[in-house]
Amino acid sequence: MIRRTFVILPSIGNGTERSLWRDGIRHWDEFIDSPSINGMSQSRKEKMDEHLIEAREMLNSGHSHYFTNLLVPCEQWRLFQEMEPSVTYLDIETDGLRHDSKVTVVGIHRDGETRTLVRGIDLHSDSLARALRGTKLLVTFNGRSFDVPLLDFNFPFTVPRVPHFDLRHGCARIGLRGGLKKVERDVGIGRPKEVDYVTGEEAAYLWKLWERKGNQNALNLLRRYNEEDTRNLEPLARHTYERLKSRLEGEMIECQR
DNA sequence: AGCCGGGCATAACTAATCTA
DNA sequence: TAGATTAGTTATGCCCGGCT
Repeated sequence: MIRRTFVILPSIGNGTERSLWRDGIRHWDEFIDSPSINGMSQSRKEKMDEHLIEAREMLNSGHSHYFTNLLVPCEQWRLFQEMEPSVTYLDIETDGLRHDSKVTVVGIHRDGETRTLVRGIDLHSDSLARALRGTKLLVTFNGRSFDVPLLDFNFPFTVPRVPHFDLRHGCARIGLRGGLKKVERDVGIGRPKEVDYVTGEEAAYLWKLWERKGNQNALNLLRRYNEEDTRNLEPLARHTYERLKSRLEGEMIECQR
C-alpha cells in the first residue's frame, strides 16, 4: 500500500491522492513514468518526482524512519506489508496507569520469536535497545498513548523513532471497538485457559505478588499473560491490515466511475 | 499581472475510547 | 480511576495553478 501512497508529498492530501488514483496513477512508478500529471505544472511534477524517487530509495534500503513524520499516524498502517519481517510487536506490563508508572515486563515479538524482559532480571536500557534493534515498524494496541510514552519515561531514547501501527485506532476504523481482549474475541483469536481470565489490572497485582512475596508462580503467570498479549498482536495486525487495505482499494475502484 | 477558486495545512475544539 | 491520544469536525488563511 505504501507505494500507492501520495499523501507523503507536500501539498497532497486525501483529495488529490484520490484524484490521482482516479486518473490511473496508482503507484509511485506510474507517477514518475507519466510524462505529465493532470492539474500539475511541469515544474511541480518534477519536484514531486524527486520526492518519490527519494521515497523509493528510502523504502528499498530499509530506512523506514524516513516515513515517520511524512505519514500522519492514522495512515502508518500502509507500511505494514513492506516492513515485514522487521515488524516488532510490543506490549508492556506496568505497576499502574500513571504516566510515570514502573515498567515491569516488556514483551517483544518479531519474526516468529518472542522475548520477555523482566524488571530486576534482564530488563535494562541496553537489553531493550538490543531487542528492538533493526525494528522498522512498531505494532501495539494503544501503544501511542500508553506503551511508548511509558517506555520513553522509563528508558529514554531507547524506543526507535520508526513508524507505528497502533491497532487500537486501526481496529476502530474497521468497526472493531473495545479493548484488546474483546477485539481478539470478535476476530476469533483464542487464548489458553490459564491466562484467559487475567486482566491488565490483575497483571499489576501479579507483579506485586512477585515483588513483595517472591511468588514465582505469580511471575510465571504474568510472563505467560504478557506473551499471549504480545503474540496475539500479529494475527490481529494481519487481519486489520487486510481490511484497511481492501477498504482503500474499494475506494480506489469507486474512484474509477 | 491580477483575480479567482480549489485544496492543503494548521489550529482549536469535541467526543470517544483505551491502557495496568 | 486518571490521563492521554487520536480521529474527526470546523474555520481560517495561504499557496498554487488556471484563466483572462
